[in-house]
Amino acid sequence: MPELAEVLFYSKEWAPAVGRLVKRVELHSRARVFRGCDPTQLEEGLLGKKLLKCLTHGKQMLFEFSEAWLGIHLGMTGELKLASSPYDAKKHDHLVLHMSGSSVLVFADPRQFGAVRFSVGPAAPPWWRELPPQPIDSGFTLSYLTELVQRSPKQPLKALLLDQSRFPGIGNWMADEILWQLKLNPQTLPADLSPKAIRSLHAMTKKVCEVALATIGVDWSDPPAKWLFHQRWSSNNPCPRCGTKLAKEQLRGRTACWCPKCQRLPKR
DNA sequence: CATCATGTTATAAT
DNA sequence: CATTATAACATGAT
Repeated sequence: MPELAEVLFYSKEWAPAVGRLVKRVELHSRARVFRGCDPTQLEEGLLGKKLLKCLTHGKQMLFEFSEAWLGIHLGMTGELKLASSPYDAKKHDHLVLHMSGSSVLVFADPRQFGAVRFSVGPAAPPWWRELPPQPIDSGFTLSYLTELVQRSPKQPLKALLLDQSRFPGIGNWMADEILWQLKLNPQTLPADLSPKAIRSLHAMTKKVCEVALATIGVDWSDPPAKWLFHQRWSSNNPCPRCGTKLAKEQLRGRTACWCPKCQRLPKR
């Protein structure tokens, strides 16, 4: 599920426990989600610590504890839940933090493409500090985007949008949404984008992020009714704009969904 | 039983 | 070296 806005929504699930102390750490140490850290160190390092902040950046989440940092990536099927004690861990609950008061913080992920990271110290870990600017950040300027686009002139635009080092937080549905809104074919080559088209890409990337954050990110409510979002997973899927049956095809190993009539390759 | 899934990464091939 | 394709990961839904 999780792209930019879904990640924000899930991160806020744990927010009610800000100010609480970790009383007990429950984890399945052999779960694949712990491949990026030492579960024992995590358990010992979190015990007794106070949750200070819930942060997100793109698809990454970082939970700041007193002198300790818990990073979580939700992968394809991860989610965070807030429960209250007593709580019995479910089958796919890999990390359960029993906090003071009665709040229980749960990280569940059936497919385990998600990952947990942990570090101790006064400063946020390097991987977090080095994340590239998100489309909604001030650093994501038109000139920054122009350079990004020009650096990969021959990579299909859809693939570019999915690159987390350039568009952190954009996932499969958001990339398809941006391209559909712009009436651009997923195979569009960045080299064929005019300066005007790059300006549109800049504005639309920001807009799709902003609207998604204001709907899904706030309360999981639906994005606007005419968005491609509502059609891309349905079986009978007409283009919301022209009614043409949407096309679906693998591009770089992911399903691209687009309208073959509205979304054209720009003339060069 | 077969296919597909809102993600990332290692490895192979070009 | 840069780019692209493929497989792998583990599980549930259709």
